[in-house]
Amino acid sequence: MQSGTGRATACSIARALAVVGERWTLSIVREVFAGAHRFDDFRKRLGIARNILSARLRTLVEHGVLERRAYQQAPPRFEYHLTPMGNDLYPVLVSLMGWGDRWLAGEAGVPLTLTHRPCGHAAQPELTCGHCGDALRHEDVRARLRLGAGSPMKNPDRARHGRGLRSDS
Amino acid sequence: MQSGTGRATACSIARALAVVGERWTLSIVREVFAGAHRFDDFRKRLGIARNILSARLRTLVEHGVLERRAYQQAPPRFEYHLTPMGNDLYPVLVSLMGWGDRWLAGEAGVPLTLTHRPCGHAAQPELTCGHCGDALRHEDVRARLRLGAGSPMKNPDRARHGRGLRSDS
DNA sequence: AGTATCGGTTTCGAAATGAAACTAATGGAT
DNA sequence: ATCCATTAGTTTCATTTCGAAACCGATACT
Repeated sequence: MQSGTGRATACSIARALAVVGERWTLSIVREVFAGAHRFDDFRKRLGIARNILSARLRTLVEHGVLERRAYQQAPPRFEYHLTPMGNDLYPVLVSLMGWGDRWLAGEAGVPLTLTHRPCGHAAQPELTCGHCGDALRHEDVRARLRLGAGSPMKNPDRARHGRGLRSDS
Repeated sequence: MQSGTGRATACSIARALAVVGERWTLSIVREVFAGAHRFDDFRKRLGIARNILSARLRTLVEHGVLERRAYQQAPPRFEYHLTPMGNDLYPVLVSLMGWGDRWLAGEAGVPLTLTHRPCGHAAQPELTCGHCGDALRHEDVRARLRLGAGSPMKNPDRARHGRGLRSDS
């Protein structure tokens, strides 16, 4: 079973999407964060078809995002848990949730509120620069290709000047 | 053309994925951030089929993520630009890129380096609590359903205790 | 007149998805 | 002992989506 296009890409976003970009994948991971661990948990919460769920769980395990763990022997039954790799998807999910909150919230408002326990306040999740701590905005960021990074590009157009996610030569 | 399952969901992540969760959608948005604006830009950079690209651009415009803007009259030609809603996807893309960098980088290493111009340093993008500024980690966050938020749930199982993305009652 | 560019649409075979039925191992109730 | 329920799938088959290639329409270039 292959994910995405199967092509090697120089872009980490494309590579990430090859692993978690399929129809149900991020929703499944979301449910694991939310406490779902068993086949039927996912099925009931998401309304996903059994065969598709089965396939997605398998690829998530293959890719190392989830771990399949037996919780009883007779009959053999399994739970799915986040690996460190899977746990590290938290910022992606939170960012996505924030975006959905800001732009797609229904009349009833934001369904989920996050409380940051160490400081005790409602967390407005924010993407910041790890160095100065300020918010990381597209306009303030210059992206450049690492020299000799990735596979040789098919489209030389790709290496151009700019900012944000655009790659400077 | 419908996106996702079409079901109303209480989860902002699911709603976000209904808009940007299809196979090519985030890759297209990524390319807009990277400086691609025209049909053939996307096609050449992504290697996506014309009909699919056409459909994705249409739904992105319909959902308000991209704006279709004529750049000449004869013959009529169009460019696609980020709306504020689209621009606000930046943290999602950066988070995804970070994850891809950390877990899927090839031998050649991380292809793209981000420089935060205000502080002049390489940005390690980080998700933080907007209140205290500390890193926002799953273990430190308690999620709770807003009272009366969202549509009535089909699965009462969904309202349970826990932390992270799990919804406390 | 012929070719190239740009932004698509149409057509059609291939692949992915989804609903439903079925399997397999076990426990509990009658 | 038989029947039903639970859990975690697999199999089958119809529907939907995707993708490659051909085509279209307006314009410019040679």
